[in-house]
Amino acid sequence: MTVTLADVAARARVSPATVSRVLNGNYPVAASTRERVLRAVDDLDYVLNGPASSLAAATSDLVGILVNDIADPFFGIMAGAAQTQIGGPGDGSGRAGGEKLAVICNTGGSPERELTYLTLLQRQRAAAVVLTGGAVENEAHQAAISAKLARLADAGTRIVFCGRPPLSDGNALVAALAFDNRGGGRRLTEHLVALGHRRIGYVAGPPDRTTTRHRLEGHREALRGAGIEAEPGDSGAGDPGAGYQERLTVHGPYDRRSGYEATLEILRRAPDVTAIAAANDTVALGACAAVRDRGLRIPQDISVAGFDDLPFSVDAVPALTTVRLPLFEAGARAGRIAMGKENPPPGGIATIAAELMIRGSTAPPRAV
Amino acid sequence: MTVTLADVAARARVSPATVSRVLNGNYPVAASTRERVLRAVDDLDYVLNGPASSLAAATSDLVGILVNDIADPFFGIMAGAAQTQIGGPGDGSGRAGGEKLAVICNTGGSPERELTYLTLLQRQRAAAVVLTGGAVENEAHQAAISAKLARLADAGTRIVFCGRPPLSDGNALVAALAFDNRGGGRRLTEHLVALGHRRIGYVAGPPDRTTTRHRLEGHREALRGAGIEAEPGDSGAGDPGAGYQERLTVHGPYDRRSGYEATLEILRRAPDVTAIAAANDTVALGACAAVRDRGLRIPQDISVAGFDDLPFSVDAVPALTTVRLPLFEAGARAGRIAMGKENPPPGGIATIAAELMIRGSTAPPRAV
DNA sequence: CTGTTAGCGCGTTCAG
DNA sequence: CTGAACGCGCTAACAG
Repeated sequence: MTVTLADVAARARVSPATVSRVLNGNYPVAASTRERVLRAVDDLDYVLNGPASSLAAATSDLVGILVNDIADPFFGIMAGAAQTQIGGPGDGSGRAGGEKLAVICNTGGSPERELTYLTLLQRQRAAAVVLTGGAVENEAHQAAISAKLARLADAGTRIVFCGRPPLSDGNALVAALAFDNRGGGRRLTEHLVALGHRRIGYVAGPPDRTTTRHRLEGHREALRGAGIEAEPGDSGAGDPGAGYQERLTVHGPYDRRSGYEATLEILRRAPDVTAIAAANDTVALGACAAVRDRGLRIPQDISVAGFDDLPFSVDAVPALTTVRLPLFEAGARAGRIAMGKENPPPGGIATIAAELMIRGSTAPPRAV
Repeated sequence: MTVTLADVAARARVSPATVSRVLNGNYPVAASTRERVLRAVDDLDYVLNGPASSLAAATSDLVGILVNDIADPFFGIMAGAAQTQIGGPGDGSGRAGGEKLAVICNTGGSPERELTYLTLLQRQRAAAVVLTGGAVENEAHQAAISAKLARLADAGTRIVFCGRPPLSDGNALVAALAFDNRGGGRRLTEHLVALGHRRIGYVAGPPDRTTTRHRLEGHREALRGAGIEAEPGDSGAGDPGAGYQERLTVHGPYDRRSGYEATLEILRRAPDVTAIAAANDTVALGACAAVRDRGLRIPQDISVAGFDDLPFSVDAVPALTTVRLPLFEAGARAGRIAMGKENPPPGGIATIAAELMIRGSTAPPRAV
C-alpha cells in the first residue's frame, strides 16, 4: 500500500542505495541519475519513512523545545523564535528536505512532565533539546533532570537552555542562555526607590522557581542598597517576627488572577504601600486591576511595575513600566545553537541583559 | 553502548518479546514476570528506541498540533489545551509509559510551511494531527492540503480541525470543530448598532484567511440587517466607486501594530466614525492605543470592540467588549478526538458558539 | 502466559 | 559513481 524506497528505486531503474543517496544528498550521484530518481519520487508521491530512517541512521530530525506554559506569550515568543531557526524555511514544495522537525512540549511547569518529555525525546533520539524558562528548585528534581540531560548529551543530543540558569551541578554539556533576572529586578526597584518610594509591595511568582527567586533577590538587593530592608512595620499587625518587607511580599502563580489577589492582600496588610512590583507583566495586569478596583489611581496613588515587557504591556493604561527581556532574540539564538549553526557562548554560559523600560505606570508617590 | 531490549530481556531472564509486552502493556503477562522485567528496565536505565518501535509497529506515538503563530495566546491556549489531553499526566516516574508525544508546530501562517510540517509528520507516521486556526483561502493550497490530509488519513493518521472550517471539498476524513466566527461578528456589530452606532470602522485581518472573511461577513450582515450598508460616504473623498463601508474596512495582519495603523487610517478617511470593531483582541488593543493617541476617549468619543476574549482583554482600560471563544475547551476537545478518547461530532463537523461579552469599551455614541 | 521466527524500511558498509 | 548485502531494535504473528 505505502510506497517505499524500493518502489522508487524500481521506477527509476536504480538500486535502493542510490535513491537513499539522492535523498540524503550527502553523497556524489550523477546528475542524470539524480534527476530520474527525483522524478520517480514525485511520480510516486514518495515520503521517506522517518522511523526506518532514524533506526538505520541512529539519529532523528526531531528537536524538542520544552516550555512551562505555552499559553503564556513569554514562552510562545521564545519557542516560536527557536522554531524559526530550526524548522527551516522549507523549499516551498512541501516535499520536506533536510529540515528538522521542531516541536514544542508543554510541561505545565511540572518537573515530572518535564522529565517525561525528556524521556520521550530521548526515546525518539532527538537531535537537540531546548529547555526554556525558569527551573523548579528542588534538589531531587534538579538531580534527576541533570542526570537525564547527561544521558541525552551522551547519546549525541545537543542541549540548550534558554532563559534558564545553568545547572547547579555545573553540567558542562549544556549551553545556557540565562536572563539577568536579578539585575533586572534590582534596577526596577532602584527606579522605584529613586522616585521616592519606600513602602513597596512585591507580588512574587511561585516560591520554588529560579526566576521567582532571582527577581525577588534583585528587588531585595535594591531595597537593602537603599537602607530600606530593616524598616519595621507598625508593630501589632502581622506576625511579630516577620519583617516589613516579608509582609509586603506575596507569592503566587504567574497569572493575572494571582496578581489580582496578591495585590488585594498586600493592600490589606499594608494600606500605605505606594508601589507594587510584580513578578511579571501578566501578574502586573492583575495588580493594576486590583488597585483600580480598590478605587486607587495608577500612578498617582500607587505605582505598578511588571517584568518581561510582553507585547501587551505597552497597551496597559497607563503603559506599564517593566523590564525588557529580548525573548525573541534569545529564543532564536538558542535555536541556532541547537542546530549547530552558532557556537555556544564561551564557557557554555551567557547572561542576557535585561533593560529597564520606564513608562507611565510609575511615578513619585503622593506627598507624604 | 546503548542498552537494548535484548539486554533487558537477558537480565530479566525472559525473551525480548516478553519485555516488549510488559512495556506496551497491551498483552497479558504474569505479575511476577512483569515485576522482574520492570526492575531490569530500571536497573539498566533502559529507554525504548522510538524509531525502531515505530518501524516495527508501523505507527508512532507522535501527535502534531499545527498553529499559525505560537506567540499569540489565541493559539497558545488551544495548543496547550490539546496537549493536556494528549500528553497524559505521566506517572510521575519520568519513565514514560504509553504517552503520546504531543508536539506543536508553528507554521507562521504560511501554507508552504503548513505543508512541510504535514509532510514531516507524515514521514514520522504521526498518530494524529490537529490543525488549528483559520486556513488560507487559496484554491491551489487548499487542494494541496486536502490531498495531503487524505494521504495522511489513509495511512491511519487521525485528523482534527480546531477553530478551522471544514475543507471546502468536503473531505469527510477530517473531524472539524469550527468557531461561529460569522455569528459572533454579526452579534458584535448588532450590539454596536443597538447602541446607536451607524458609522463603524472595521479593522480586518489578512484578506485571504477564512477567519478574517467570516468575521467580516458577520459584521456586514449586521449592517445590512440594520439597513446601513448602502449609506454613502461624503462623495468627493475616497474611491468614487467604493461604498462607505468599504472605505471603513482596513485589512492587516493579526497584530497590535496593524490595529494601530489601520485605526489611524480609518480615522483619517472618516473622522466621523463612532465605533471601531477589530478582527481580534490584539488588534483591538492597537486600535485603542491609536484612538487615545488621537486624543479621543473610549468609549465616550469612540467605542472599540475586539474578538476572542483573550485573557488580557478584561484588563484593557476600559475593559474590552469582545466575542468570547471557548479556546481552551475547543482545544481540549480536539485533543480528545485526536486521541480517540471522544467521538467526532455527528457528520464530522461541529460549530462552536461564540458569546458576546459586553464590557466598558463600548457605549452609545455622543449625541449626534 | 511465554519463546521463536520473521520482517518493518532504510543507511551503510564493501565491492565493483 | 553505482549495486548487493547486512543489520539497526523492535513488534507481530505463530507455536507451544
